[in-house]
Amino acid sequence: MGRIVAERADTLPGLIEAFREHGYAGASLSTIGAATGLGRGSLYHFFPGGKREMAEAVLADIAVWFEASVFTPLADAEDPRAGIEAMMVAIDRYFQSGRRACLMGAWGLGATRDPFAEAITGYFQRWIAALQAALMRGGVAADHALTLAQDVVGGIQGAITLSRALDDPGLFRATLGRLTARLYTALASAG
Amino acid sequence: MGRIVAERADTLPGLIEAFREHGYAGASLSTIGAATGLGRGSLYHFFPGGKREMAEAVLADIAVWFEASVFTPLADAEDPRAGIEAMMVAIDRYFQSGRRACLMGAWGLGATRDPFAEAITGYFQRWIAALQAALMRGGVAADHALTLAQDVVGGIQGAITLSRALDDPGLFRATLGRLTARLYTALASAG
DNA sequence: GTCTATAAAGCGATAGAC
DNA sequence: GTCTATCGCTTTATAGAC
Repeated sequence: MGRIVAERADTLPGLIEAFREHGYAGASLSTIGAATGLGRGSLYHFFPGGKREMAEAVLADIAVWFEASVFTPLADAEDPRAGIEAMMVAIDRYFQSGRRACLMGAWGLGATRDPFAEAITGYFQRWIAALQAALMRGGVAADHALTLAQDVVGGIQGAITLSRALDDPGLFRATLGRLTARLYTALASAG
Repeated sequence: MGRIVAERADTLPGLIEAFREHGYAGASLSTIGAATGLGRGSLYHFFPGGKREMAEAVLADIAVWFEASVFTPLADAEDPRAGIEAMMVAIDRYFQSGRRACLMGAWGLGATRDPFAEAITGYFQRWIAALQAALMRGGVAADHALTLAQDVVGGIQGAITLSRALDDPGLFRATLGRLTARLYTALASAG
């Protein structure tokens, strides 16, 4: 993993993999070194603040990716259905049909949340807000759009949890399909 | 926490708290000692297998509690609605309206899953099966009852994730209410 | 920019007194 | 049954060679 390293950004895929799989406390510098293909020297050269700074970089990178690949398209799409469809395709790929955990969700569950609360809270707030906005542009009332957005974002998180716990990627994809259908139904009865 | 300790079982609340809050890797023996009020000597007296055995005891304890307090009532209740109502009340109390993470769900998301896969998988399988059985007894078709049970158990997990990440217990309770309504609707249109 | 060597602290686990 | 002391190992982080 991450063999080709020339600059700081090249370490991020390995860092994300290590942190997502082992958690913040469980990801040791040895683990991280193996995942990135880098020694302690290089890691501390790129991240003088150590493990903590590596984690912050990972959270920032995830936020940037979701902003560009999910939230913005969702909020900007002329047709809300197209934005939702794009979101679902991106989500299925990103989480590898539920085989990959959501680092933001997982870290929010325990004590790791505290030092990174702002990044984690912001991630879910933006996601829900972007989805709510898309639904409202499709004619869904604000309060209904909000609860629906919460149900869908929460439903995706739950589907990851269940799909990983049961080792059943099919469950994730099927759940994604049902959530999409709920959104389309709401749009159809509103527009 | 856990000041009164006379036998092994008395350590479990403290152990659960420590493991849920810090994860398996993040819960050190110092953490666990503080949470249980016990020194290393006592902990190793009760759990000769060390941290690993403590974790297994915690998972077994959770499984027993859910079996007695949620799965069995759900599967046995004459009126499926009563069983579902009892489940939701128990769940809201147990997870403290989403302030408490689900240890099974959280551990299933990362590498901690591997050594404890059987316990984690079994927990969710039993929960889903019990809920599906209750719905089927209420006249819901098997396949619909299964996806509905998956949606609800997953929805609860997602609501915990979201509610903790956003620090909003109200979101958990509201989501629980909507999930209950979905189950009642399915029962109404089936029975 | 990458490495190895090393420091200082914390880890899980054990032994033995009481 | 509970404690303290301690072992051996791993941890994060630093220093300095290249």
